[in-house]
Amino acid sequence: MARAKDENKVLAIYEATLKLVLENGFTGLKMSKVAQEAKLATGTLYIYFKDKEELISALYLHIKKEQTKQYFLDYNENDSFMANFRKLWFRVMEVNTKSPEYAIFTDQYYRSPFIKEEYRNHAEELISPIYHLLERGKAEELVKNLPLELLVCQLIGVISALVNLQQETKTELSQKHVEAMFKMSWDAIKN
Amino acid sequence: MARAKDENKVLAIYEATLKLVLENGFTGLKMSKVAQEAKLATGTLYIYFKDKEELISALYLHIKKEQTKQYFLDYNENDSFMANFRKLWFRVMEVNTKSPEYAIFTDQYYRSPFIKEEYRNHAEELISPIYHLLERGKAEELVKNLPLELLVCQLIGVISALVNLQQETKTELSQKHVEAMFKMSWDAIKN
DNA sequence: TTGGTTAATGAATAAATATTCACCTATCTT
DNA sequence: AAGATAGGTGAATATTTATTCATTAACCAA
Repeated sequence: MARAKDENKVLAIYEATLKLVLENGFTGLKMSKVAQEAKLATGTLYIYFKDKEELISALYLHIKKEQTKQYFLDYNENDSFMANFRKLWFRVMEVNTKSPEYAIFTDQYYRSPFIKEEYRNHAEELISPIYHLLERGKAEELVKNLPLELLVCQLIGVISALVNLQQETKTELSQKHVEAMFKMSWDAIKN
Repeated sequence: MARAKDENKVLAIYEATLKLVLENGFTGLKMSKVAQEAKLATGTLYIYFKDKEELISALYLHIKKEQTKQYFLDYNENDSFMANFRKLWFRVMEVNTKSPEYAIFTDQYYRSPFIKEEYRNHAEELISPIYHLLERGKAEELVKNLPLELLVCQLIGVISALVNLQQETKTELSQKHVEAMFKMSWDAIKN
């Protein structure tokens, strides 16, 4: 071996890609712009990734891992249902508003020509603790007795709408309003 | 004048574009494919639209109009709050599940390099009756006293999540489940 | 019916952009 | 310290895809 690859470059590429997707979506994503944004030569991208498709798929996995890690950072299944529900709701909200690129990127990935079939259901596995928690809420009769997918739609949908709102208005929700949104979500699914 | 333009061709082009966006997103949208899908020569597209950007923007407007028309088809402001809320919720749900391409297209349009600034807030105007209705609900103290945008997020977010779910699972929600989703939405925003 | 005008076609061209590669440089090994 | 190996560069090339245009066909008006 003569010269090691630089893990920081990979991260810089990821960061640049995300930033650009945030600005112009997948459609506007150009390899040359990614390189420029990451302060690298275009050719360097191809040392780290075979081609555009591979960069995008690798980034998708990277994001999903990162997101999941953050969701469950100090999550403890043994806490009460309500404590866990609160913690997770606020954590998911926080992660998504701090890094809206994550949600924007993955949304577009699912509808791009780049998606690999095997990643389609991948997302659900990652958030399986959320499914478990809701299942438990149902068992404890705290949560409405409805299919998990429907409960998840109710919870996730709102969060992505909030992310869009914050993006558009370029303002952050006050703590009071975040709390109010939490209350609405809870009112929606509670038994 | 010698030969009239064919309004049906415009509609065929719109339909083809939507179908392709549903399948592969904006990223995978090629003019040649649009022509093929619409059973036209590529050049014909350019008789009806100056370029790709104009096609996309025209389609955006077309969709928004169509969507709005359907939302408010037999809407009567004078009915009771609850009657109107129910009617609108089910109507929006119905329109979006019957034509998921609409939501998918507009979502992507907002994040594309094609978006025209003047269209950014356009969507809100179109659904202003929904804002009015929620305002009225607040005034009648039926709905939580929160900023309209937050109430709208709560309602819209869920619907787009449901559309995605139906897309992924390729199944339709039973009437019972749609009713349950309605109940959750109402529980969320009710005072 | 004919001449004029515009729609329709799709192969040819232009433009945009992904990818390569010959050359350069940093770093590791011995 | 020198050679070897792999990373880094960015202009050149290949590829993809939007757009044009010469030609044909349909329609309208007189």
